[in-house]
Formats: sequence, structure tokens, C-alpha cells
Amino acid sequence: MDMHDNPQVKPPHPAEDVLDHVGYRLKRAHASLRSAMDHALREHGLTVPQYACLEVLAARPGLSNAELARATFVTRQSMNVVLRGLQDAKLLTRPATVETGRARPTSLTDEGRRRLNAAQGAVYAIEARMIEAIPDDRLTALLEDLDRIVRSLTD
Amino acid sequence: MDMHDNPQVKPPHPAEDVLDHVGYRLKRAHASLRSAMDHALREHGLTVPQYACLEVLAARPGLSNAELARATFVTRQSMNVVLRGLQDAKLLTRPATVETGRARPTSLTDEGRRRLNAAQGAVYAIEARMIEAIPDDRLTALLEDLDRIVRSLTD
DNA sequence: TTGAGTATGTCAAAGTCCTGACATTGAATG
DNA sequence: CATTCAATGTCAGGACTTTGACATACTCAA
Repeated sequence: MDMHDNPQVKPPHPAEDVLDHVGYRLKRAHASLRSAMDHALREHGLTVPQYACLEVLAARPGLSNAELARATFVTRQSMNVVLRGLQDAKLLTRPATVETGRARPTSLTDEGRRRLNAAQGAVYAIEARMIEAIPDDRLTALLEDLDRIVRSLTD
Repeated sequence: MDMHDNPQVKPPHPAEDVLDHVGYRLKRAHASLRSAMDHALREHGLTVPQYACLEVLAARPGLSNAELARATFVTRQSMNVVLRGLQDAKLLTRPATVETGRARPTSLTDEGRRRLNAAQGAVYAIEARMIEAIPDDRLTALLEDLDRIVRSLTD
């Protein structure tokens, strides 16, 4: 994999070929992950947003709709739909009313924990495949660089 | 940013904290990029899928609906909707009929090229911000690792 | 030639997600 | 206390995307 340009010189503007764009590579990697998770979770009767919601909720119980939305990178409106679906499926519960404020804390039901645990096996297998594919001494750098991208775009 | 585990030892299963998952970091980075592009392209009257379609089409003229769909990681049906929108906006043209086969080659109009060029400025600025945030000697490794992820999940 | 297999375009229906908007609630400020 | 502000939950509408299905068109092998 030889580069035409001097690797020391940062290109003044992105590579001409779309395939060399950071954005394109990032999008493609995310699409692969999304597709793999879609297929893996389908056998567990969960969508990716639903799984993400359950996963976050297991780690941080009692989060409200708005907090879950931020944690999973969707809008409050989208998360509201997800929560209603999971609530109808008896995988989580929300108090109808709350003593103070409007935010209603969300809790996993026993059934929700069971479904999540079952699905986590499939998802962790995907995570393991990704980790396995990356040289050990690069993994930390990769995670750091992904975070750098986030910071560079959100500031 | 200290690690609790020995960095030499590959964890037998993914980190306990969701925030440390490769999938989570990847998803977050993609969400940041998507959001930044959404805002940047809105001022140019284009959606991200529309821009992606125009960008690919400029680099590889004559692609069909199915080929554009694969290049932008959406289904043929989704791309079909995008193409009709761009066609209605006079940004590209497709022959009503074709001599052989069913695939209709798509071509940018002059107006399509103008709109794309205008939008590329905003998008390339985002690309530049990402590149700038990543240490020069890591950029190549980052792109490689993203590709490794793709391969590990598509095989 | 015939057939199976593959690829393409398209339609229909449903799900998902977003923008925009509004009312409610609590905190902060004067 | 009154007002302003930010945050939350929710509704409505539209845009986007997907799954599933079907017909058309080419390719290849029997």
C-alpha cells in the first residue's frame, strides 16, 4: 500500500479520490457495523436503537427519555418511539407520574434484562471480531483518534 | 486517559463500560460527522444522501441506480428515491429508455455540477477539520484500521 | 434452445428518524 | 414574587430507509 504523496506532508485539501476521504472510510465502517448488528439482533427480536437503549439503561438505570436520546445519538422524539415500543413489549417500565419534574426515570424489567443478556452475546461477538482485526498496539490509538474526530466536529 | 487493564493483554471480551466499546466510539464519531454534514449541506439545499450521490456520480459518471446504492451504502429503493428527487431538481438526468439491459446510466447536469462544487467546499472543510485533529503519523493507520473493521465484519 | 441463476428497476407497506412546534416544569435572576 | 431561561415530554408532519415482493433483462451452462 504505497502512497503517492510524501507521508510527512499533510495534504492541503482532502484526497481527490472519494475512497480516500476520512469521512467515506468512517461511513463505510459504520455501515458495516450497522449491518452486522442488524442481522445479529434480528434473531433476538431487537432493532439496533432498541438494543442501544437497553444497553445504556442496564449500565445507567433510571435515565430519562432525553438522557437516553443523548446517550444513543438520536433525538428525544425518536427515543420516545423506541421507549414506547420497548414498554409495549414489557422490556422496561416508566412511572406514569413523577413526584417532581417532568423527566420519568426508565427501568429494565426482568424480561428486559433477559433479552438484553441474550442479545449481548451476539453483539459482543461482533465487537470481538473488530478488536481481533485490529493490531493490539493500535487499538488505543484508534479509539483516541475516533474521539479526536468527535471533538474536532463538535467544538 | 489511563487504562485499568494491561495494554498488552487483549481483553477476552469487550470492555465492561459501554463507552469503551469500539462500536460505541465508531457510532459516536459517525454521528458527529453526520450531524456536521447535515448542517453544512442544509445551507446548500442538499441532504447527505443527495450529496453522496452527486459526489460519487461526479467521480464515476454513468453509474446506475443499483451501483450508486452500493457505493453509498443504501438500498436500491432508497437510492431510487434520492435519484428521483435530484432528477426533479434538474441536478441529474437519466435516459427514459436504454438500448440494452435495464440499468439506466445517470449523468450530472451543469446545474448539478455547480451545486456539487458549491457544497464540496463546505464538506471538504469538515474533512479538513478531521484530518487536522489527527496526528499526521496516525492518519494512514486510522484509515487502515477502519478498513480492517469492514473486512472483519463483511467476510 | 432452454433453463437456472443473477442483476436491475420498481411498487407497496411499514418502520425509523427528523424538523418544527407547543405546553409543562424547575432553576436562576431580578 | 415575577420573569426569564433552559430542559423535558409530546404531538404533527414530512423525509428517509428498510423489508418484501414482483417483473424484466442479461449470462451461463446443459
